[in-house]
Amino acid sequence: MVKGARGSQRREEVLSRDRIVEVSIELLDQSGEGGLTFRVLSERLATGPGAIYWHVCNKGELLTAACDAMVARTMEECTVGIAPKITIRSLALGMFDAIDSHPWVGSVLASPEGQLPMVRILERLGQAVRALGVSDDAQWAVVGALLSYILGVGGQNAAHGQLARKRGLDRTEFLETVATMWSGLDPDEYPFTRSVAGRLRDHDDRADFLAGIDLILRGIDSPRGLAYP
Amino acid sequence: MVKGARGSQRREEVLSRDRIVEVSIELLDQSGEGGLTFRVLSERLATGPGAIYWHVCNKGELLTAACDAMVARTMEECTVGIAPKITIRSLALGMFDAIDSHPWVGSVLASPEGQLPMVRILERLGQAVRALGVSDDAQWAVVGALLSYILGVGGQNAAHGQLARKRGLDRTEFLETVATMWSGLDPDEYPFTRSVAGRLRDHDDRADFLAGIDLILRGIDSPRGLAYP
DNA sequence: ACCTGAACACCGTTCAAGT
DNA sequence: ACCTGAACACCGTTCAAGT
Repeated sequence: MVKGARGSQRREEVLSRDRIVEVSIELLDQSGEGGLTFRVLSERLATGPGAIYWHVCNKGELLTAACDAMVARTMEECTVGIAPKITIRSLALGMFDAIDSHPWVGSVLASPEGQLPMVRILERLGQAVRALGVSDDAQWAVVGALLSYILGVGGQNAAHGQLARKRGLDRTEFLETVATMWSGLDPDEYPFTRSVAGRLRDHDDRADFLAGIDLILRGIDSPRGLAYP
Repeated sequence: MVKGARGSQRREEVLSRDRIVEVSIELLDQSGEGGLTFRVLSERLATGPGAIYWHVCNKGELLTAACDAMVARTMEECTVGIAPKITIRSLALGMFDAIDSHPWVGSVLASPEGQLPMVRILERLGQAVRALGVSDDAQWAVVGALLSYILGVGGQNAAHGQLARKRGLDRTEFLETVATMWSGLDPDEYPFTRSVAGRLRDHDDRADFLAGIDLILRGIDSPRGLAYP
């Protein structure tokens, strides 16, 4: 009897919701959204599919919980600096990177299931914007703009990354491919896309993203509607 | 023999890729992303699943084609007005409404498969921004900001709509529900979210969206870095 | 060239039965 | 209370066979 040996056959830990979510995240990270399956999940947990349903209602709840855990972790890691602007930049970049390395987080956040984890981001962002001295009336608009910008650009960037990975290319190789494809489009129908193909080749997603955040932040500073009514 | 009668049993039209995409769009609109199935699709087309695979490689291609058709239609409908700004607003609002009434378009655009239909939007937006007289250097950044904003807010809005529908509520009822949930959050942990709960109740997604677009457009006008270096 | 439809490997979910 | 694992209804995809 080798019971107690570090075998993966017999579960030593008792099954718990947290443990299930933890392994779910591992699976999602390893093999994407298609990689999370009740069958391989229960295999890794050395149990049957039914056991998971004792702790979790359905797959949607599992995805939401995984996303929520990921977001909570990211929010924590983005230490609340002294200057609110630094906090905002850190939060934005933190989410950008989180979505980049865990693309499934982006999809869940964009889906109806993602509304709960979203509140975490809303809150942290909101506190920082408020600390910035933005008027009560403008806070909602500013936070909304930041949130949609972060999720929009983050998601788009992650989509690029996934496509690149699927074709076995790294970032620069992939941008190169897309750029040449754009250059090959019909000059009459796609003049603009052709003209920016070169710019695509040597741009930096992360830097562009931060530039956008700074643009929004700079917009907060300016005496709105005074200089340009 | 009732052959030729308007029965749905025997197909009269010959099967074609366009016809398949057309029916796919109907299914997606009727019952969401889960509603598109090779089984019900082949049923509606009065054929077998294998027949569809003659015209289409896989489900991903089907989704891309459906999304592309939808985007192309939207781009056409947003008539190119005389003033570029009017065109931009019309394009933005057109995509917002398209994603709102066809949420699956948003998901496909946000996924790796959506990169092809995306070029259509990029091009139209780009031509308008160029017509606005934006310098070559700034065009890429401006179009990128507009694109991510449109997709970000549009997707978020569609997610809200889907959640509302799933709970059998209309827009105002749903916002009411979310607002009261936000009000019930822990005052210590969620001060900001609680404080904006009221604002959520009586806000207008479409108006807020347009306001954001106008903000970006106004930003183009201002002599950048001159008044506020 | 185009279509048919049975078959395959898989999926989320359920549930009687065990401890 | 918590777990087991067979069973159910479904899914995307394939493919020999027909016309």
